[in-house]
Amino acid sequence: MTTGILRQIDLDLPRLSRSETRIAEWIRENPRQTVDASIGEVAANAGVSEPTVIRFCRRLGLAGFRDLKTRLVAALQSPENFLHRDVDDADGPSEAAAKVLDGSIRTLVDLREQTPTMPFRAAVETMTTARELVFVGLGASGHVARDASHKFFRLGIPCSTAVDAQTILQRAAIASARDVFVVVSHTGTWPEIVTAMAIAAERHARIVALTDPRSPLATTADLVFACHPVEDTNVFTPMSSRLAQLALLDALQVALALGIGEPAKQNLRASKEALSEMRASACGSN
Amino acid sequence: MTTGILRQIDLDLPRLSRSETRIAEWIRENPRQTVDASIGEVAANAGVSEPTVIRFCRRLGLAGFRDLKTRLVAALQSPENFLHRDVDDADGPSEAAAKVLDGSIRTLVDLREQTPTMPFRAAVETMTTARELVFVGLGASGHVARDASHKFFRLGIPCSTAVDAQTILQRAAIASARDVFVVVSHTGTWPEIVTAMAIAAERHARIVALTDPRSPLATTADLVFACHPVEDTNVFTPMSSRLAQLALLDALQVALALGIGEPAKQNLRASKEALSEMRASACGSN
DNA sequence: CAAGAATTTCGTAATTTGACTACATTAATC
DNA sequence: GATTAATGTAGTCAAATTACGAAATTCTTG
Repeated sequence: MTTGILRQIDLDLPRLSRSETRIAEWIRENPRQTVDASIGEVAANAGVSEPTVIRFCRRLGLAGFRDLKTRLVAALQSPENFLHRDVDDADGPSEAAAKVLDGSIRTLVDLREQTPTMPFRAAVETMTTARELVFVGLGASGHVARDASHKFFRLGIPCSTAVDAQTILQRAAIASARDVFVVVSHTGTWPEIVTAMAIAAERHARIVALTDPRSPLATTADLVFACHPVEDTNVFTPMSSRLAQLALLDALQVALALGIGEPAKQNLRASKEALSEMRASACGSN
Repeated sequence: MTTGILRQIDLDLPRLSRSETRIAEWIRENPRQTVDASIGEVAANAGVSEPTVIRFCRRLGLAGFRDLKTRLVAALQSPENFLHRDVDDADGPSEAAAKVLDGSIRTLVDLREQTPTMPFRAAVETMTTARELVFVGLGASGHVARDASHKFFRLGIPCSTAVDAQTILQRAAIASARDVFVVVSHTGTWPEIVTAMAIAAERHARIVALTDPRSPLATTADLVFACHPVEDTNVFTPMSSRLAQLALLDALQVALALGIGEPAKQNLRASKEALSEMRASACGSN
């Protein structure tokens, strides 16, 4: 199981040209050596020229060779630091719990690394002008969608949720161009959601998706927050993608609040005060 | 609290000269910025000259500035080094999002440190013999309760949710001694929940609470997973306690699965397979 | 199927950035 | 007032990056 840039190299391997593939393979086999090497050394070892190495970096979406080295250091750090040991039958309750939390933390750290490449600015711009935000999700993702709706409405924006196939389809059918659909989907392959979003897209609604970037849903969406599904080898591994989606929506909500500015701030403050007043009187009556 | 080069900087701080201390402090406060900066930028920000920055690196026993950056990247991979910084109006959407994620990671790391003191073993013992698990929560915690129910039922245990005052009270009124109530409550002060759980306790139902240990609810509960509420000084700070509760319930579910053993394993496998078969056929029909 | 146009792929050579060194100067300490 | 440590200035050198052009590949079109 690899993470970070090494995983990305594997994923992008098919798109690379012949020379670039040679570079990818050499780096893949000698990542530690690469960290200490100069462009010249990497180029020589892969049997290509120096600019080709840079082009390779750019094709991966990186700024340059320096950026590659930085990310390699990061990627090589994780396994050591955090030997993601799977839970097994020999674990007691506490050890198992600790391992699960380690995994959850790992998920969020990986996510954090990807934030710079995510379209937060665009999403905020789209959402500030929205007539309504519609949060969509099926099954476990439905809970995330509900939670998100509950979070975003406090900014003073009209929000609704659609967490079953019928509602999703119907809502898509009456979508306006100023509606924004925020779709949470682990794999992005459920046909109900994909077809519903295609309909919404035809009606020029905006679609923001938290899903696998290679999925059909991602193709339909205007903005994609990439959540690569991790292959769960272990039965006990929980769906930590839920946690990532939740955290991501937390982040988006805050970004949106900043984008809206003062009115959102006031609404947030008001809703918090409402809760704490309620609580104060509740305590008194105890 | 910190690890790697950041910790080393802290330790070596007394040995440093005046200019070097300025460098150390700036790097300590802006580690991520340092990673992307050149010597010149660091020197300017710390108000010193470039060679002084290099001498600073050497004094830490490093080869040079490059080495420092490498080690910073490595250190920043470690979750302990994610510090919570408040979001402010000057932040762009991406920076704000990154800060929120940093805070979420911090929350989970703190939570992980507390796991040894939490009653996982007792909770698992109670739950394995349960007739039904009832997940209880109001408002935002209701979403967590729903999610948890959706998670635990896959183990083959009867699960239900109660996320409004009426349902909670009614369920408590008919509780049996073999029911286990899993109560999610941020503050543990809502009177509806506190009184309902008092009733359930009278009927000898077991109560597991994820809440503030000093709250009235915690007093009533048999087992408490302490979730200290963090005072939110900042309007933009999201309720990261939700995330902690969710992660905690993930951990508890896995611990329970281990406690139950083979039958739970089979149920988990079966429910996973059901999903992936559905997905496979869904893909085909696209 | 071949010729040629167009695009992509790749390398050579020049440019620039930025880390690092040598040395001078200032401040601190004895 | 001498000695040592601390810091800065100016220069050097290596290494990343860019500009440009050649080669190879793919795509047309007769």
